[in-house]
Amino acid sequence: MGRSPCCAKEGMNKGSWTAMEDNILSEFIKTHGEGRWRNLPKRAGLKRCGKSCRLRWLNYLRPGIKRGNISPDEEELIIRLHKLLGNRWSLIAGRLPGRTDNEIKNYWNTSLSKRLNQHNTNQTANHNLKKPRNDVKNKKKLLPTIDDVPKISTQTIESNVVRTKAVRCTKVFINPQPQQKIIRANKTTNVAVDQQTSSMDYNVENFWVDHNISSPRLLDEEYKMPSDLMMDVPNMGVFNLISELLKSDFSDICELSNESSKGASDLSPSSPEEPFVLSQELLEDWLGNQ
DNA sequence: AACCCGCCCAACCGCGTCACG
DNA sequence: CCGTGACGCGGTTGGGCGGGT
Repeated sequence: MGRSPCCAKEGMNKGSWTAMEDNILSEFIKTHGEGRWRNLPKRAGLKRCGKSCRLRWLNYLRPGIKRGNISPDEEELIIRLHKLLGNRWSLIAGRLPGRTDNEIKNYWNTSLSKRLNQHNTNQTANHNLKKPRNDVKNKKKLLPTIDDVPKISTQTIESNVVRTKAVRCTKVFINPQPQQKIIRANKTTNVAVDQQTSSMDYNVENFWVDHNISSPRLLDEEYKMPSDLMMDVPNMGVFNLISELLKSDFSDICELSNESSKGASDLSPSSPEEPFVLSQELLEDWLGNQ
């Protein structure tokens, strides 16, 4: 049989959190920091399992959480990232500051998937209708509509989604030669913190320059050295590269020119209607040059 | 006013993976 | 190398709420 459930202990509270519990948890984490979730309830005096505490903190109490009102920009980004990554909610959430994987998952399941399904159904129903002329005048819209959403079908997802592997990395890189300050995100909280850069950071910057990609505004600890990752995980180079791209600002990627970066430009649809896909050529190129 | 129904989203659960002894 | 504990992720559940009848 599998692992015994961590919350099987009798006397544990379940269900919705009370304001009192929220307060206790917040204060405790403010004082002692995140982590050691298993022991946290005991130490904080909460009748909750550690898992529940962690979830409550990450999805609700953590500072900087944005709630509700998914903007059209965020929505479009979610759709594009989902098309690329599939149900990798944590990765998608990582590209949306202040949003949690749970919120994005819920939003997708309750809102977007339905709308997209409906849209696809309509597309099928209108299959034989003449498409309206692509009027240049009407190309620029203030807000994206459902017609701007890339068409998603099971087939395209199956064929193009890259299943990256989210990995934990607790190793701390020593900083031998402090150079300049950059803003870097805390791995778990996404809160930007000032840190001294190292020669590794310099290499990372070179990586972005070499690939003609604007460097990410926020770099997670676990991704600050792409080449290290590729060495650590043989045959995972392409997945890590995609992860790197996802760490960068999406708008930057979309601004890449065709001439300057053929590979990266394949990631960037020239229009909202164009599916966000990795071309076979690009994948083969990456796989062949890992 | 009472009931029903559907939706939303916080929370739960199981499992895969990693770190460490 | 192996076992175990802990963490993190993604799928699922169910309570609360609002709208309709």
